[in-house]
Amino acid sequence: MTGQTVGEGPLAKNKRDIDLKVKQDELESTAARLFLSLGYDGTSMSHIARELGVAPNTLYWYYASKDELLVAVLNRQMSHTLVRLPAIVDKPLKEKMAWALREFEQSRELVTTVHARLEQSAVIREWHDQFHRFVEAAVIHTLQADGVAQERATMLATVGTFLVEGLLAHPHSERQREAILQWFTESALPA
Amino acid sequence: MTGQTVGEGPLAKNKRDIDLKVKQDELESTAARLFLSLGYDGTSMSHIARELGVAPNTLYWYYASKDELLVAVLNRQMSHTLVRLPAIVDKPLKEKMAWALREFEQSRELVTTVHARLEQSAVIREWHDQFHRFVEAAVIHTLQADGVAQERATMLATVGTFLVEGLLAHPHSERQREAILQWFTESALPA
DNA sequence: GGGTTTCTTGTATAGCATTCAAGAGCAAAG
DNA sequence: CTTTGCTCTTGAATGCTATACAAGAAACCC
Repeated sequence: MTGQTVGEGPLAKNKRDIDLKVKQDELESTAARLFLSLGYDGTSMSHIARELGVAPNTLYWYYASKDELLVAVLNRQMSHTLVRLPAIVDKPLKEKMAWALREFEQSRELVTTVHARLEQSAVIREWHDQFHRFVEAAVIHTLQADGVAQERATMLATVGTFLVEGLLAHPHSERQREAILQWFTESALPA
Repeated sequence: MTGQTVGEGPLAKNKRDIDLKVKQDELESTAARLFLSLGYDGTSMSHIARELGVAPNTLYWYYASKDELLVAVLNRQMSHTLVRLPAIVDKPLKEKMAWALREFEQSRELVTTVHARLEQSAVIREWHDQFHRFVEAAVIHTLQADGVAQERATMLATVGTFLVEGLLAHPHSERQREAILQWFTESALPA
């Protein structure tokens, strides 16, 4: 009942918890691989389960729904990206955007899926909103550091986000991408 | 066999054709209404059929698949929009973009759906690509008329499209929209 | 009338996300 | 050692989906 500090006590419970994390990780990495290659709709829960060698409904012990599994996968991808974030924090805006594009390009499939499921799934909507708040805050911070006034920075952060999303959703050449990022950053930042 | 000009001849065949068009129109308007209110995934073929008082598989005589029905609905919305297009052709860029936003806002659901189904449906992909070519050509034309060089106009057309799509996909205030359009048009157009 | 074309339907299939109740395996408690 | 309880897995079922196929009805042509 009462929370008590576990000293040298029973490790058994711990071992169980570790197993849970391990299984979850295996599950999410399999789901991620299939979601990214076959798409969310193209990947059935049964397919994931088959790949793992378990019964389809076993997945529902770990995640309440397919959407919650997707959220877990999204967080997984995000945490992998966050590891590489420090490497570019002091690069200029344009390079930051190019980096974000390369990062999310691998999850291109999922970006569209999230947007498509916004209306139908509350849990996805929640994740999406939180994600956007995080990204926009980061971009605003960067812009302000470059001397952009707060109100203007807020607007430009939204624009930058839309551009990244557009580039992710639509195929384009390296030249197009370069031209867009170049134009945006030089139009956005003070001379 | 040989194509022959129908004079005063048999109207029967004509009558059939008219009936077909009428039924198609009724079908597509019902589908449009449901798609827009419940979403594409949220609207089953059975639901549409029930609304029309026919058997579910009847729809498959008119359209080969649900995606092809969606394409028909998209063309329907487009043609309704095209009717109102002449009214704004000589307005400035900013007003054109605001108009496009208002037009597509009613089909917001469908914009996301089209993007989500790009990978899975060839017929949707085809429609989408054609639509984008059309829109971008129109925007490029406008920009060039405002004195923007061709290469730059091409890039800006893509940016403008991404901004419109972003504004459609994400909820925002009237002030935000105004600020983004204002900034974009004044950054894009030569002083 | 017969034959052909256009449209509608009953019936069926394979797949989907998800639920539920029953179990297996193991840890701790008596 | 046995009983209790927790964690995890499963078989089986439900109601839904898009769609296929073949049989029928109705309108047309000759």
